[in-house]
Amino acid sequence: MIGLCDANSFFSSCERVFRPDLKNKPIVVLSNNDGIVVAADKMAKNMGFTRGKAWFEIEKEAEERGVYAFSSNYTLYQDLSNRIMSILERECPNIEQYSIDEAFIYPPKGMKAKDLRRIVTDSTGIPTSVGFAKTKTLVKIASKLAKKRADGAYTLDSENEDEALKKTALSDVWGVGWAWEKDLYKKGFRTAKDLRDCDLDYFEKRYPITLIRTIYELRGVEAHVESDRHISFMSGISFKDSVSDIDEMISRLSIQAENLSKKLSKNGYLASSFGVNFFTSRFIGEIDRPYGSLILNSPSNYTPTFVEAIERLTPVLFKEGMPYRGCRVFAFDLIREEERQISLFENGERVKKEESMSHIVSEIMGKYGRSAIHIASSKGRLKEDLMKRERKSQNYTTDFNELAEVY
DNA sequence: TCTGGGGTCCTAGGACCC
DNA sequence: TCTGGGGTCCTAGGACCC
Repeated sequence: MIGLCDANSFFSSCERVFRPDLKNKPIVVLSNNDGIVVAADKMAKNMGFTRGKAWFEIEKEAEERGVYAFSSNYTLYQDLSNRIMSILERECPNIEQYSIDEAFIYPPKGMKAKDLRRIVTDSTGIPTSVGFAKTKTLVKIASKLAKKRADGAYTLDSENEDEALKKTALSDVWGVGWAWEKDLYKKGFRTAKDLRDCDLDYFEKRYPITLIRTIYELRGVEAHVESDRHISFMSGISFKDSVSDIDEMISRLSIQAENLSKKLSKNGYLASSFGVNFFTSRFIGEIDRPYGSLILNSPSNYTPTFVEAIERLTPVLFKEGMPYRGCRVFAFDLIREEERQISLFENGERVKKEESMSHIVSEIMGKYGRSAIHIASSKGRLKEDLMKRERKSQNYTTDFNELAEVY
């Protein structure tokens, strides 16, 4: 048996936990730059303010109709996510976090979906749903059905399976997206049950392995490949303004590089290759989105090494005068820090220096905060400084100056 | 549908080899 | 150097997920 615990409208629910006055009010959470709606609670969804809507198009109507909008506050969401995960870990021997608001769980014998759900919801204040079923694909369906039930829990077994799959639209199956749905619809498939009962021989000849695995999973056969290894990391942003100056672009890429370094070292990885990309708006004028990468002399997660790479790559890719609206940096060909081997060409002294420097930098950050020390080319700016977040809520749980107050 | 930011996996097709 | 066949490796890009 596999379980899935996921939070309902997670970001919206996080905002509501600290604002009891919003108990029955519609809430949406906006992306960086207040660009689009990234999360909407049930009420907001029912009013038509769904994920993906451009905020500038709906802002006026949403306000008139009493919708509360928040800029995203990832610090808050991450903290509440950690709380949910630690409760799940306490209750179940084995969990596999899948996203910020979801985890697969391997429940101990005798555990009931609804009991687990009650524990998590009661101790965090975040409403969750819990499903139990035979495979990951099926448990995704179970948790979706759980959301419609008063107890927030649903266990899929051989008795209710046919019925449940018949109720599930193709596009609600995990692994079936927009493109496959369109294709399958033409062939007469409508529900998860149709797909499960397809002619597998025919499908195996015509469709990619990913879809075949989904069909096996619908049949109760575990087919998901397990990998706990990261393959790449990325850090990127869209700007609130446009950038047509190369030095400014290098500076902004450096901010992303700092972010990427943190991500790598937090997870214990070094990048063997490094890439940069920047792009103009897809909606205005000529589109330009150059991409370039290089292999680093030695695997690294050291910001200055990345900045050197940025300084080499950017002049080749950058078209002066283009109104770039965003940029990204990538870390590829990751190796674990423990696996670092001094390469033939590499200077051992340099590696030692990098390591001790990284250590000092993280100590300073630990003591004085994340923004205490920076690479010079970032001009002392943080990622957040490039974003517009007019509607951000407080950091209720992580910043001493912004703690929730109780009267 | 696609005005965010982050990921994973798979495939097609080119380069290059014999 | 464009008249064959077959393999491997790499990369861009598509499809999916949250």
